[in-house]
Amino acid sequence: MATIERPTYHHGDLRNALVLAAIELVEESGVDSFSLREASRRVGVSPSASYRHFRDRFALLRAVAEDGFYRLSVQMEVEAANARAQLDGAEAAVAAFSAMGRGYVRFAVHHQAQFRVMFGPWARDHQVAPCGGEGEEDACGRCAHSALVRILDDLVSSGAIDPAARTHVELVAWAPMHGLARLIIDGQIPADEETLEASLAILERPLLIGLGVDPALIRR
Amino acid sequence: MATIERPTYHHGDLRNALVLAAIELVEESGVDSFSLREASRRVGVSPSASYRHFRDRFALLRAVAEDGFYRLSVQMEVEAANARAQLDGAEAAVAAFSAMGRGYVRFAVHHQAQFRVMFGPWARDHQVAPCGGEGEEDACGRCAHSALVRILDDLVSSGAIDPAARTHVELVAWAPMHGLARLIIDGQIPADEETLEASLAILERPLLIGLGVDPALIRR
DNA sequence: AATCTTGAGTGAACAGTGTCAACATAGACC
DNA sequence: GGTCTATGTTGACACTGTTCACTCAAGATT
Repeated sequence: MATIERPTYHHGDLRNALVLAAIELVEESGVDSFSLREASRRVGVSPSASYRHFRDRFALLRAVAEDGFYRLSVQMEVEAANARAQLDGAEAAVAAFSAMGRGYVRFAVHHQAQFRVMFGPWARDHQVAPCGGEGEEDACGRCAHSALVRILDDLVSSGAIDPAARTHVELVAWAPMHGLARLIIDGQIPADEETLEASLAILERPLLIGLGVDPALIRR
Repeated sequence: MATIERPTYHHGDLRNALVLAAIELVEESGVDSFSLREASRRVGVSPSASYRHFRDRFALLRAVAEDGFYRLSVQMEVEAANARAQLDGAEAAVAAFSAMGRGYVRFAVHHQAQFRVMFGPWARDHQVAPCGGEGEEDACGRCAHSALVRILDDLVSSGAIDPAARTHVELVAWAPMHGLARLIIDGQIPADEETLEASLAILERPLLIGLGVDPALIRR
């Protein structure tokens, strides 16, 4: 007899169930108090069953991170596509770029715990960068980094920024947004929507100007 | 007889010893695997002795964080002062501003674990911001935030930036540097000195330009 | 000098954790 | 049918944070 009643002896989809439970748990009470036993319990399975699917608890967290990167890339692309609509050329590229940044931070704020897991001390592999798309490893799918690259290339090809700045722009775009995101989720900056949008607005313009974008191309 | 030989029954300076041991431990094997027992063991004292000085293990980590903020503010002020030397007016203010950013990131990279503790989910109190200086609470001494404020005010009063931008500049300065720091210590960007300095160089100029600083005032 | 008080450290105990080895089950395949 | 194998379960180990009742050393009071 199982510790917790379940129609069948085998769960059927334990791996996924564990990942979802882990996301829930982590979102409820933080990464630090996350326990593999609690996740197993929630799924209705013995602790050691999880070891059939994950080498150790970090492997489970890595799966949570991977899921997060996927969702992040989706959110960014959606926001970018919306912003680009009904605009074209350099103006569209700039709008998409800004929107992607906002999407990044919004994702972090709305999925604080998962975002923290994504950049935690586990993983250290196949994160944002190395996902080249050649179908290697766990295949993080449409990966966040490739989304970024696409939009940055657009920025250059549409003439919004000088091609010479292309090398720098990645860092100049990423660091501030990542910083804002972390400052918010770590409690240094209030996490309410109002402050969030205000902060994004403050950050956006100087960055674009600093990258050499013509002020006339910046909407609103 | 004590578990570990010690000349006197009473330690004499247990609180400080624990903080130092905690910093060491955290720097050696990460915040996550940090254990109060191990810290006590290293100091040569029974686990429960630590509870005379810290309510729980988070209180100890909070002390580690506080120590970190103090060291951070020192490092920033030193770098700023060096940069300011032999310059004056707006040029000096800009140089000090840049140097402070570099000091921030360098501190993070050179004290990765402690930096992580400083922005961890504990504390949530008397961190960078609320240290107004009215001698309240644990008195984080010359605090990092006040150092920032001083240098930013200088930026305005020396005429390097428009006073109207003063509201924004705090975030525009902090977020990118904090972001760069986290990206490095979280393994997204290589942590070697070379990449570090290159990244700082890339980030600096666009930020200053974006803030409206006259390019002529930017050294190097 | 003898006593009381009090801050500081001890040891054993509790529940909870990650992890592993040995065993059990049920569905797939011959 | 019978066997194989992936997927579960039990029970154990060493470790953790935390609490409790206790001992120890030294200063203050009488």
